[in-house]
Amino acid sequence: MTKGDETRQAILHRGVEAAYRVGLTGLTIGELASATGMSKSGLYAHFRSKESLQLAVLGQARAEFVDTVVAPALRTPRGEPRMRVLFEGWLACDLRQDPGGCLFVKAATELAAQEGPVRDQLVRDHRDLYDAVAQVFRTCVAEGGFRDDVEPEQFASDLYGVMLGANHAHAFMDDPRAEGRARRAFEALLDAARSPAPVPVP
Amino acid sequence: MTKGDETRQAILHRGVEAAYRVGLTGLTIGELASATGMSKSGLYAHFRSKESLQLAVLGQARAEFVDTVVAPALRTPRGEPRMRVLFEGWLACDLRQDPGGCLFVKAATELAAQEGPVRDQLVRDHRDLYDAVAQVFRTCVAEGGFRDDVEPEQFASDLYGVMLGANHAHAFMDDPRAEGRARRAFEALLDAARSPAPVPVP
DNA sequence: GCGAACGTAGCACGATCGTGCGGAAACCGG
DNA sequence: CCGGTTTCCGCACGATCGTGCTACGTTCGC
Repeated sequence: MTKGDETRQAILHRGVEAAYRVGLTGLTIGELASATGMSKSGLYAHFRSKESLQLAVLGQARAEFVDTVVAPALRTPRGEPRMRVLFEGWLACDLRQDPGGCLFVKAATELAAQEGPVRDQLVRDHRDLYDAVAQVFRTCVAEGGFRDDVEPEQFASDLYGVMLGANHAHAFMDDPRAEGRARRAFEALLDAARSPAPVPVP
Repeated sequence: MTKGDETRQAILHRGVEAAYRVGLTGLTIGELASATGMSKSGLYAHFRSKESLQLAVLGQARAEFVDTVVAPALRTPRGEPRMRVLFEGWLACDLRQDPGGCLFVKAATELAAQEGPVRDQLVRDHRDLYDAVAQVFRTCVAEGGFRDDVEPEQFASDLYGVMLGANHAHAFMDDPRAEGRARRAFEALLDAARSPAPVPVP
């Protein structure tokens, strides 16, 4: 790995760190430069525009999320265990960030009314995660114990809402009960999607 | 109403409109000035700082939200009808904004990592809405038909998640199914909180 | 009708943003 | 060890931001 790639990696590391605090739009070349001990133009030479820097930082953050959340889930047996690992990893990733909350959520609200390549990429990323949740839910149904008349996309959407709520309560409202609430909501979602227990005979 | 108050009102009207697009932080004096046909300094004289402008815009947005969402709910009979009116009004308010999504959500993510009076006020506003939902839920329990062993705060938190999810899916993902998903999630929340039906005797 | 209070515009300021251009310094294959 | 390439810095630019000051026009109570 050449020297350039090395510093580029260091920049991205700090960049993700900063983006979790100030968002993708809030990233500034100058602040990132001083955070890495470089000059503004020296850093800028690595990416030839701010947009390209944002895309690179977003890519790095996505890679880290996949490594620490999605991949461990895919290494867990299909069905409910995998769903639980996915949820716990996701929740931990959201709640760990302090302060600032999830980078992807922040970027999504920032870029909601502003089109461009960064927004397009971010939409793809969100859709990927959305699809992944739905897919894991399908393995739950396939492995048994879950109703097959529940739309996987509806479940994914509901889980997304739980995570957004947890992120909001934790990062913004500073509510320590956010974690417990999210976990209870998740259990309720699972319960509602489970096959009804055989009616106990009195 | 003096002339000053009149233009101040006009500024706030445009200000809320702009804030729904670009957020509270994204508001700029210059853009708001040209949007109202005033000079920068002329507008600036009404509020003596940007922070004060943000607080005023936030207050105006809150007043509008209370008028169009909360007040109609409080005029509806206690219990489930009131909860439904609250939900429908809230959802309509979220989905109507196009593009940009809910101003309060956007402001919350923007200000999550940045303390100050604006953030403090916004936290109070969110907590008020949160409490209002929990209170309406208590009327549901009191009017009968709902379980009394469900934490009202948990219900409020869950509903908040549903709305955040709907806002995200609509404003950012541009998903037309957001409305239906939100409505189904809401019904599921209600069903889970309802008193169990008397066991049918086979 | 007049004078004070009010409302607004013109202009300028320092700061900070993204971006670009040489040139010096560091690196590295041969 | 050397020459070309890569990497980085100093410096500067135009734009835009929030914020003030001054002065001119308008409004309105007395």
